[in-house]
Amino acid sequence: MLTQAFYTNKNTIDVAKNLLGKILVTKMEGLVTKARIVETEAYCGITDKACHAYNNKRTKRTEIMFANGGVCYIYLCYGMHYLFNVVTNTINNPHAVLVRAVEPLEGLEIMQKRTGKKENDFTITKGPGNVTKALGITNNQNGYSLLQNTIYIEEDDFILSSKQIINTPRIGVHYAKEDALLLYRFFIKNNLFVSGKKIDNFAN
DNA sequence: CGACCGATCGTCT
DNA sequence: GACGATCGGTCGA
Repeated sequence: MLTQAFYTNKNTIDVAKNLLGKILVTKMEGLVTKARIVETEAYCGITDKACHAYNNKRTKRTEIMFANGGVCYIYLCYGMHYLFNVVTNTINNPHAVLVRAVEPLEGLEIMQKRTGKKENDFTITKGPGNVTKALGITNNQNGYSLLQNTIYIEEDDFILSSKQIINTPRIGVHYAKEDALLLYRFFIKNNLFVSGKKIDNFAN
């Protein structure tokens, strides 16, 4: 299991890159699922126009982002999808990393059942909405510590070289104006579970 | 393959 | 009352 120090790293870009290749584990109602993180996005605090905490915006929803790193921030997007974020940085520095895609490692049948997919193709955990659906994550787990055993992140001997990490602008943040251009999206090159249109994945 | 569109609801103004 | 850090289906080239 990754330790607190991993999450309180003040360089959120590094955390977003370091999360690639790590294993996201959920234990929901006795069901264990594990999946390798293959795509992330960094949301960097009160100066980042794409971040929900931009301009020091503290609301009931964003409050958890102001916590010390190592908890989850989960919210409902477009009224139908839960999106899972790792809160990073230290207290009152509301940074987070969105997990946009994972690759199933364990509990594939459980994921298939949860998502209602008829075939086990790469769409099962492609895209942030599908990630939470497959892993059984809802906003019931909002604020959960990643140092407990319901949701946590671990690592194995998977090695990722910096050459295999691609960066592009973030997806779906057009409203963030110039900050929409920041290269804060990271993914593993050539991984089939990575989300977005193909053209998005050749931007860099 | 790309463009478009509807579904759906908590949160904030 | 408006708006999303989305997804999957459909339509047309």
